Amino acid sequence: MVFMAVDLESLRVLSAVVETGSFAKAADRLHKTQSSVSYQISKLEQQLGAQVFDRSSYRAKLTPVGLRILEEGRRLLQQAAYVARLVDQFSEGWEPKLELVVDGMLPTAPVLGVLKEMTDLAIPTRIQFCTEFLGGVQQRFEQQQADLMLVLDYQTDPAYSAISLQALEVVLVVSREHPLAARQALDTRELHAFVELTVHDSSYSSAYGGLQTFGGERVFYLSDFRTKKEALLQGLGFGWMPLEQIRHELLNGQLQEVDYQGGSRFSYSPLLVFRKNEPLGRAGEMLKEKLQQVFG
Amino acid sequence: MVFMAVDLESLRVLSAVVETGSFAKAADRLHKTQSSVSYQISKLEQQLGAQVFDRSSYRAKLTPVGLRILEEGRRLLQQAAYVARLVDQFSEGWEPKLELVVDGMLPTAPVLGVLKEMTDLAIPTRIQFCTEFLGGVQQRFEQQQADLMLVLDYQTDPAYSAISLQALEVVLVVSREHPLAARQALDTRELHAFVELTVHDSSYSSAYGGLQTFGGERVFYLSDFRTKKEALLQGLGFGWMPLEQIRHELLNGQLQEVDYQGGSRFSYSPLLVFRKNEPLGRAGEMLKEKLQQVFG
DNA sequence: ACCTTATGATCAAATAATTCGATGGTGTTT
DNA sequence: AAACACCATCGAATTATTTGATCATAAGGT
Repeated sequence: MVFMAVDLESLRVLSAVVETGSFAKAADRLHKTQSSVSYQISKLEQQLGAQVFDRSSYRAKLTPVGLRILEEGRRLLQQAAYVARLVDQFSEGWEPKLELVVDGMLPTAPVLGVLKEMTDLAIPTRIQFCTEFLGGVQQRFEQQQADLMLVLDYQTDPAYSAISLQALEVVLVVSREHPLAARQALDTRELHAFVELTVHDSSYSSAYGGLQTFGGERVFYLSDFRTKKEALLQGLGFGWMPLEQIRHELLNGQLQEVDYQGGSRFSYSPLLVFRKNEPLGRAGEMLKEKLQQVFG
Repeated sequence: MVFMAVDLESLRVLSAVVETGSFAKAADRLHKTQSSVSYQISKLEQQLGAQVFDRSSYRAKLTPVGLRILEEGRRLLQQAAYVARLVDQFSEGWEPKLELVVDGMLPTAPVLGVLKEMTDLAIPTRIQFCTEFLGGVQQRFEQQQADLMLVLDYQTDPAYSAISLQALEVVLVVSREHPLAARQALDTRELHAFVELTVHDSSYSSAYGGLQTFGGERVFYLSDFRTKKEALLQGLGFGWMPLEQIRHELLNGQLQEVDYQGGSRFSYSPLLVFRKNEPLGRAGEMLKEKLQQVFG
């Protein structure tokens, strides 16, 4: 009467008994003897602490509890079969996991679209995806041994290969209500007087070139570009934004390009980076292809 | 090296090893010896046909495949624990299944509301629900050994108990565009000239009293009251409808009550019927209570 | 370096779990 | 009534699992 864990073998036997309709036929199908089937069933009943078959009449008949156990048991067996099947698929080139790190500056919609395509294919690979910013991307890539990163810039490493994708334009903007909107031919020193908005880069080494903070007195760190855009719209300060994400606001005038002498636009070619030594599995290759297609 | 089914014990061991961090500690926790743990792990690896741990370095480290197997294995173990737990709950009075058959003439929203309340409670009982019409309700109740039926009328059986609920009104209606809309003090013979709309009753014995077909020349059978209502609105014919389902259309005049001499309204008390001899389980009692509350 | 401790593999022996084969009782079919 | 199918049960045979001991290797501390 003690609580014992069920085991799959007895559930397998139960299922066979119900399918074939009798203990003896089940034994036959499972290449066992009838007494062995009897044994497994009574073991199951002991483990569960409940009758599974009603033996009062001639043929053993499933009890209501038994019926329910059968249903749940079959679910369990299916899951177990899935686990076993997984390994075969891994040996056929599908990798157990695939991790992708993407710079949040890139438009996420196409990435998500690609990921949806992949998951719709019911690939055995567990795909994980996260976004970081600037140096944070590479940091995460290295720290958690991700397989691919889609990044604007990275510290080159001979162990990595990179594929260059279509350029992404970045613009220095402010709200039209902001004092800077009216100013012209600004230099860096002038910008220092205002609040700069930037997305928090979780990497320690902020030693990245390119669109950098201007190093003014007040720099506000936001968590992502969506928040940053809102802050910009509210006129909190100025900052760089991917053109794609503010095209609409530039057109309707809510946001304005800052007339900065150092250049208010930059182009970045996103890079699709992966490790040279550890070749990607089938899912990784597929993802790489699809990303190139979408961003290429 | 043959394909073998996984078994839960080795997955349990795998999980313990990962949780404790070493074979020996896992052995300790599981009250086994370290060599036994070794055995189970290597058995698992054989069953799967893949390495689960990487033994090349000092401490055994999960391989990527192993990690994935662990994740899936834990899901499996949880499911198994659930199956074991089910039986305990059944022995505490929860029944394995509960089936309810409802007459489609009754408003389904309150029934569904009650069912949602019950499923939200995460009751172990599997609840099934279906709707039929008139005699079909009882037929299904008997045929598939349902536990409860909510019906307008039934052939009394000493083995059943019934609780009477709040009355439901049924009205004989037509579209305002229909010729019958203008006629007054109609008798049965006059009605025979028009198309009668009725919901198909799947029971063979149509020997039910009350709102019956009028036995005219053309009787159209619809599959349910929603369809019937649409047919009525289109002016296809006349027919009985539960007041609740056409209250709105009567008010705005789209549908009109037929001035029938035999009476254009009937009241039915829905009955909540269950078997006397087989007492309901906890879920059944709960459902009965809730239905009484909602329909009482 | 040296000693100590922890990790995990492996082996033969012991133990436990499962299967087999045979037997028997009971209900069905013909 | 005879033949058959269903299932329980028992001891023996067979497998699976655990144990306890021993070994090689790596980590940690002095």
